[in-house]
Amino acid sequence: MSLHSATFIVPTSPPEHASSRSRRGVGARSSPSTGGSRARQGRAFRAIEQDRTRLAEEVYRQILDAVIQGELRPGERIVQERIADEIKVSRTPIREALLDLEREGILTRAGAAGFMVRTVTVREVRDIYQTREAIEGHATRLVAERRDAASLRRIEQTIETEESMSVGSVEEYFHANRLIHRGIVEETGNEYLLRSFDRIWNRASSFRIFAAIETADPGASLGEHREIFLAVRDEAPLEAGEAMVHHIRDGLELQLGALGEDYTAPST
Amino acid sequence: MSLHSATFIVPTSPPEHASSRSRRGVGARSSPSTGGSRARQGRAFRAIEQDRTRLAEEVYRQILDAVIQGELRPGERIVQERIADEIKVSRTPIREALLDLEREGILTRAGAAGFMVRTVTVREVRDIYQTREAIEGHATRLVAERRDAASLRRIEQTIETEESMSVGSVEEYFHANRLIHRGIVEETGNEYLLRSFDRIWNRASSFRIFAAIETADPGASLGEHREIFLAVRDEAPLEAGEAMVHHIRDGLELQLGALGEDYTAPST
DNA sequence: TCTGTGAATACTGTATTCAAAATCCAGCGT
DNA sequence: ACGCTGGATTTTGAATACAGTATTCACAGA
Repeated sequence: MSLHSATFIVPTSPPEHASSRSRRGVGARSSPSTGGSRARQGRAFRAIEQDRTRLAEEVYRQILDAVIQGELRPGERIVQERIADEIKVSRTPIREALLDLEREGILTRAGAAGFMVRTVTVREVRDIYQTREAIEGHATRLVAERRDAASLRRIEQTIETEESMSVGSVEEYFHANRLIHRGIVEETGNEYLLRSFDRIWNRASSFRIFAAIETADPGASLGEHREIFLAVRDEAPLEAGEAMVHHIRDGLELQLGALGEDYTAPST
Repeated sequence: MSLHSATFIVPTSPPEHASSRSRRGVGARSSPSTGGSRARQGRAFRAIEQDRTRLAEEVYRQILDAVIQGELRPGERIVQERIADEIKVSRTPIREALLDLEREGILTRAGAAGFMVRTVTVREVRDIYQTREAIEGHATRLVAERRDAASLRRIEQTIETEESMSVGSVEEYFHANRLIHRGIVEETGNEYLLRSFDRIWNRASSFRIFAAIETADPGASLGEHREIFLAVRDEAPLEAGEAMVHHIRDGLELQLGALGEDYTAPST
């Protein structure tokens, strides 16, 4: 197990569940019993919003990063006390984070042998891509249904920016890819879709299924993003959704090809 | 707060996340270091699969039930120690369950005031329905793409059984409705889609947005299920998906109409 | 009578301790 | 020499203890 605390500082690349809370308060809030609606001071001071960093949340991100970075490999045992020693906190927040990761499907509980990083089967890869089809396909359709000028502008902007930046490593390419896809889902203004998106992508990342694709030409699907954008702008909503679905199916083909036979059943 | 332990015994009606684990092992398993593949005894005894009932899991279900049943009302404060006293366990598993429920979006953390049941805005209702469109619409399409004879039979069977049973209360109707919709998602054989389905429905149930619909005629959408089934069997996959999407959109209309003005912003 | 201040209180988050279960290893028997 | 049995060890799950912070209530002053 290689958890040099150094590598643990890196923040998780794209955002996930926690960030969505501070992003856009979802409206509710509703301070419980304090009738805090009294306008205290004009608007000079905003609430501090300290974010109350829970230790477990930090641990969660560190472990997730370690998995995504491949420092914790699939099948590897994870012992609470071991990590607690390294990070110098008690087992309580560690345990909390591990349970969260299990619920998120990243880890699996192996009885008294502790937790371990889950392995993934080809079938699951297919399932993940199908779920992406559902979420991102429908999101695309919804955006196309609204066809809001500002939304379109932002999406186009993201595509241009990210694609021009993705000339570097494969990792950079996938990061850019994620941002492009996420941008579309964001434009639905639907928190639930966005969280589903983040969940499935985090999972995919943690399985490192992208790592296998190195061989294939990353630039292949570059043009397709632009096509999707045009469909959203000009075609019927259903067509736009279909463009996204097919784009994702292309990705799955690429993926399965790259995984090849050596991934057929990694753990059986 | 009304947590008579009596009401706490009732098991959560339809299954959720935990059950899916035992449902179908997802393949992996991969006993870590024990080369446990040795066939110990022919097949006379199956593993006990004790399920290792974690206390927190039980608490999770009890609280979720209490929320769904409306015994814990939105905005109500939930204090760890209070519940710990009632159920006679320490705060540790309680806390764990509450955090899970927060992650699931059912509860919200209110700083030092404890946790509370989240309230929901109309906008969120719309978001939930849109997510259902994505998941269930695509699931329907996938099933139609495969068009497996056995699948079709099971789906038809479920529709008939449940619709004939849903003559009773509104609650029964919604339960039957859930089972019908879930049945379709199950037929995709995709764990991820199924979990997304359960997550969103649990959430919807916990918000009790269905409770508002009492006035409307529940039987209205009965026929539509059959239509969807026929579309899956006979039409193009895309059409089938569309049938489901429109069915859900009808439901949203019904819902919004039922919620009416009294729900515009329940917590502001 | 109402507003503002301060102390008691209540609640959470984290650490520590305790108990049970499963694993792992060594020794015994065949 | 090899497989099985039994116990020590590891590791988790739950309970308890502790510390910090926000809330709530009471009281003083206007």
